[in-house]
Amino acid sequence: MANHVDRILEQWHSEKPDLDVSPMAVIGRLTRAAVAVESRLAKTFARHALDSASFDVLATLLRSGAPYRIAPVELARDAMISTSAVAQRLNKLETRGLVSREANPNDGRGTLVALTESGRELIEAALPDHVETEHAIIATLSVEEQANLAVLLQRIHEAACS
Amino acid sequence: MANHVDRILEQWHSEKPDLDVSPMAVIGRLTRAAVAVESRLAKTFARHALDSASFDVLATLLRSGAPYRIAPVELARDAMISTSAVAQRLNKLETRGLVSREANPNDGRGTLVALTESGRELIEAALPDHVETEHAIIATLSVEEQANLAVLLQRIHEAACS
DNA sequence: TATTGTTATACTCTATAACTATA
DNA sequence: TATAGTTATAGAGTATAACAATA
Repeated sequence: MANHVDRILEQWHSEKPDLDVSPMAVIGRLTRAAVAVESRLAKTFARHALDSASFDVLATLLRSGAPYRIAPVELARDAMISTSAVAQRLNKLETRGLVSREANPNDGRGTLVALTESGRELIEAALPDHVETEHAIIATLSVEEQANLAVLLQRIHEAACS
Repeated sequence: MANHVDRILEQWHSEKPDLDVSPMAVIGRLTRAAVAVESRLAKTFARHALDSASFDVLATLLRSGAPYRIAPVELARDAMISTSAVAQRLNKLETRGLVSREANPNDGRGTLVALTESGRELIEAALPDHVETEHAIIATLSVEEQANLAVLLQRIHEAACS
């Protein structure tokens, strides 16, 4: 089965033979692979009544270690979104009792987002399931191929940001 | 400069030493690379008063070749979105005079989306600029590395869909 | 009956602006 | 003055459902 990206390249070759569209072979596959992976991961999140954004907040709190408390501004930097977007994500999680907000003892302006017992249980249950899904996706690659892919993606990332 | 993904892996290692989080090294970088690339491409699209979705529709029409006419249902399959989402994208493009809708002579139920003169000019101008941006991003990789990366991404894509 | 296409509607996610409070 | 955080608001994008028309 010829894949989608190949068909697109063939179309460009007949329509614009002088245009070097070879970058699309990589970037087209990068985009599609990322979409497919996100979609697959979303299914695992949904099994735990989570979406990608909520999982991200809870996982960030969990991996920060005890006492599982982070300032919203940290979460915003981490996820590269506005502090307003963070506040709205937190509202949803707080309504569900998965996180709570406390005053920051070191900064009167600040807040600390805390993982509740219920939030802790949920993310502890979802995490191994998530890792297993990721494992299933990359298991088709050997360890060397995985390392190679990570390096190439890192370089693409840096090139895109420069 | 240690990168973000490495920091996340280190945190997991201290917090959950028994969990094999090695898949995150690949999938984390895949997601972040895709986001960075999309963001970079968006800047080029914006210079031509386009967004990714609009560019996609116009480019699909252009590479289909003369007479530059496609049924909406084809566009939906291509972009993997609902026909309703296509209709709404087309409304925007039609308002701007970049595409027009005609009756499909072969199917009374159907419509053909046609690239207008104005739409043709716009996409012909944006395309080389877009390809140049993609070229700038992947130029850090040798031809062999590009081919290798494409193969690895293809396999990740297939694994994620299975 | 199934397919094509559109609109109305609602939902989600986000950023901007305005505001409060503290550093 | 700058920073932290929240809410109100508006905008973009999407899918679902309802509908009309043709196969």
